[in-house]
Amino acid sequence: MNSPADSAAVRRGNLSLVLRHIAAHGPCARTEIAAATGLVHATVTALVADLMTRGLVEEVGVTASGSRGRPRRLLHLVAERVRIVAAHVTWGDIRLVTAGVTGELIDAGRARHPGPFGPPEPMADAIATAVTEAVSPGPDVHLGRLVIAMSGPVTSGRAKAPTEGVGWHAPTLGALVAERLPGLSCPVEVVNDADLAALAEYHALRLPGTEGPSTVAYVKSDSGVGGGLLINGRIHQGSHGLGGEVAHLPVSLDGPRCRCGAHGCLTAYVSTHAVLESAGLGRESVPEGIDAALAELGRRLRAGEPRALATLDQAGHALGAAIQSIVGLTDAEEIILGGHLTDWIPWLTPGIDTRLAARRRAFPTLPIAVTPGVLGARAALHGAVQTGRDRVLADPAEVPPCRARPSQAHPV
Amino acid sequence: MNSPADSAAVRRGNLSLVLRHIAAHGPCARTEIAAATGLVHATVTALVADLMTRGLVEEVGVTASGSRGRPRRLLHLVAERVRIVAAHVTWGDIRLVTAGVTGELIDAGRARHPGPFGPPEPMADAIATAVTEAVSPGPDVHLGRLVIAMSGPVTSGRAKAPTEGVGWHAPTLGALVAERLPGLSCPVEVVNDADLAALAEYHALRLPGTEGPSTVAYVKSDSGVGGGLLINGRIHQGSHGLGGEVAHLPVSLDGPRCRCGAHGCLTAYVSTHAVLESAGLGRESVPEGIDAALAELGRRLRAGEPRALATLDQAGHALGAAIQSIVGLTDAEEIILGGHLTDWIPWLTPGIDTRLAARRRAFPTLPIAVTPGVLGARAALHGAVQTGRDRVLADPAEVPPCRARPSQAHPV
DNA sequence: CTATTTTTTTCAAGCTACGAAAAATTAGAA
DNA sequence: TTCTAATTTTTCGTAGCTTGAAAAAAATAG
Repeated sequence: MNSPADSAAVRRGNLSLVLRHIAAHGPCARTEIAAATGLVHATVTALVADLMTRGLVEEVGVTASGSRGRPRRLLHLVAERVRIVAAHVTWGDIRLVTAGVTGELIDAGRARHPGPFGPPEPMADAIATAVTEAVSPGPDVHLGRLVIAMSGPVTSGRAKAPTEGVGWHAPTLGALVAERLPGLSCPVEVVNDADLAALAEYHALRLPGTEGPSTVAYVKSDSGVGGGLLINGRIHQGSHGLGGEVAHLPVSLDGPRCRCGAHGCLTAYVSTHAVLESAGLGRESVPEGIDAALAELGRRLRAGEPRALATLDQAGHALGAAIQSIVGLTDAEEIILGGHLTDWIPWLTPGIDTRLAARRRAFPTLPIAVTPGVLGARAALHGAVQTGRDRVLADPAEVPPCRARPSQAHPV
Repeated sequence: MNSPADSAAVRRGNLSLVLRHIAAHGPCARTEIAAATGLVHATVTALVADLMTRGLVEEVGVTASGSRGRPRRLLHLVAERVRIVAAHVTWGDIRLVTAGVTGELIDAGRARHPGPFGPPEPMADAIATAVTEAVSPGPDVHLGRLVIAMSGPVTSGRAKAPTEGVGWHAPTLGALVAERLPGLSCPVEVVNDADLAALAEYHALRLPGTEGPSTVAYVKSDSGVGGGLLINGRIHQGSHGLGGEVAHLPVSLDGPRCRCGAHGCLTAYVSTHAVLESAGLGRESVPEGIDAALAELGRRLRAGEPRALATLDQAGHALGAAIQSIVGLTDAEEIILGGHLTDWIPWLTPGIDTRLAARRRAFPTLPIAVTPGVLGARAALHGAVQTGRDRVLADPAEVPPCRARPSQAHPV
């Protein structure tokens, strides 16, 4: 609240309010919008007319209402008008998705990049090229947002902070990519992929439009151990963009020494590498690769092989301690597990529950839900699309009016 | 952004913007306000006139500007117009402070209460009586806010959550107190005292009006171990108001068993009781009481007594592990230590630094400041006054116009 | 004493949301 | 079929807000 407000700000806010209601509550009539938002009928009419000139909203027919009176004219969000592009930059390549503003998938693709090390310009080139090829905006298609999800290994686990010599600042990369998209001037945003995954899983686990718990944490282990912290449904970035980073959460004062130099980090217990190694499925034992080793681990767990069971029991205890820290500090109500943790849940649960038992006894009325994620490896891209969508819905006034006349209401 | 906006909302926001600028940047002229806020001269004139009819702002003279041109008419916040009342409910009694909206102290007092257990009504009676006696609002004095800081032991460490049979919901208590203040209808707010202390220390450690780091944590140990988490300068409440609660943060998987049932909680290492016990200064050894034991501990530390030193070294390591959790999870940039921890800092620092060494090596450009608090036991009351002040400054339109004509500008 | 400079105020214009009344459009009743 | 009631949507006049330009106020410099 540090910038002055004027009537234009009021308009922006109310346009967004109406558009978000239409997006969340399916096709609906102007009366319903007025009732739900608290705006007056006349204002809703004006705002809807504005959204229609921008091509964001269309009439799709009328209700066959049983009662008498003028029928309701139903409005819905036009998917094709605004396009969201999401790019997930991982170790090896770039995965692209384009979607409509409703979130529905339009296209998916994959491209190579020059590797996560070295100067940022080649990476920006690669991303911009991939985006330009993927997007062919039609006459009345507006490119609303490009959201880039950065995978872990770029700068020592996080793309967001300029921490080590290797890698680049996310804002810099965003600006470089934006420069390289000549025709399509569209805002570019770079966000950590674990944070985006957290956001996506959080929304995937509840009905759209429903309010979830105010504080939620996400913990995943795949190519690395990472996580995200959501406060009031928003990503908590922290002072340097390292918020929600759980990899080096201390689990035991005298645990094994971690690569980072500390003792007893969570990574040392639940990283894919550590788990496979401890279960006797390290690179030497299973030279076929990680996927083969993971499959073998699954077989052994189901077969009840003692060493595999012991490994996951210990991992469960460590994860439980980390969750205890998270819950104690942030009062999170739900912990979502992602990556390989999803597959291991049956064997992790006993250890987790043991560590949480004390708090559950102390606060019997406050549940702590430990939930498996449902989106798998696609979570980060989902989250990126969702973020782009939220940005467009938050300020519809950014979308210019359509050239072509907006489609007329369907006569009935 | 889920409620409609209209011109009245614009007015409220801009009134607050101007008032907060005047409050933060001393006596200042309309031109400066216009330049700083981005509002236009004409608007600032109108808004200042509005604030003057409400008695919140006065002209205090003109600048003796060296240059030519019409002199600036300086505006300042009127302290006496709005009164803030803060009440700190501790184990034994109620401490009251009344202050002006500038934060300057007007009065302080103390009262008894019926004890933290049992039904909430007697406590509400006691608070309301104390407030009524303390506040004698003059003809043009507006009671802006009553902020009640609840001390730890009320419901198993936190007043904010309905967790155990003993104690009451903070919202309930707030409503009960509000009912019992007949003449003075004023909003009542109940907040955890550790959170308020965190807020107060955070602001005390930097110049007023200055932006601090976005994420800050506060850890204290006096009558209990507690803390608060500030995100973007605001208290993080969490899902159930337990956010920032550090007492049962796990420090070691196989540490001593805590009262809560878990092993290796922070409390077991740094609570006043645990420290005194471990140093051989428990209730049996020093029957004169806690204060005497603490004084003796200080003497032994300065004298280099080995057992005292070992105790605080271990406490430092435990605190370091907790800080490692806090920093890793929230990316806090500053950790403020309060309560007795402030006195023990010289002996805690080695352990803390040992635990933080790994992260400091991993992120050499990201500082982690561990700072002693400066407000001592008064921190919670300070924070309560600050909160009340913030609320009033956030919505000056709540303050009614003055009956009496506002004082005229001082002629020069 | 006049010109200049700087601050503050005044006033018309442009948006915005609101409230009441009118128009549109259907179902049911005569 | 025709009229009436009910419900949704639109139109229109009003009030409040900020803005921008012009006017007024109040000092200094020459």
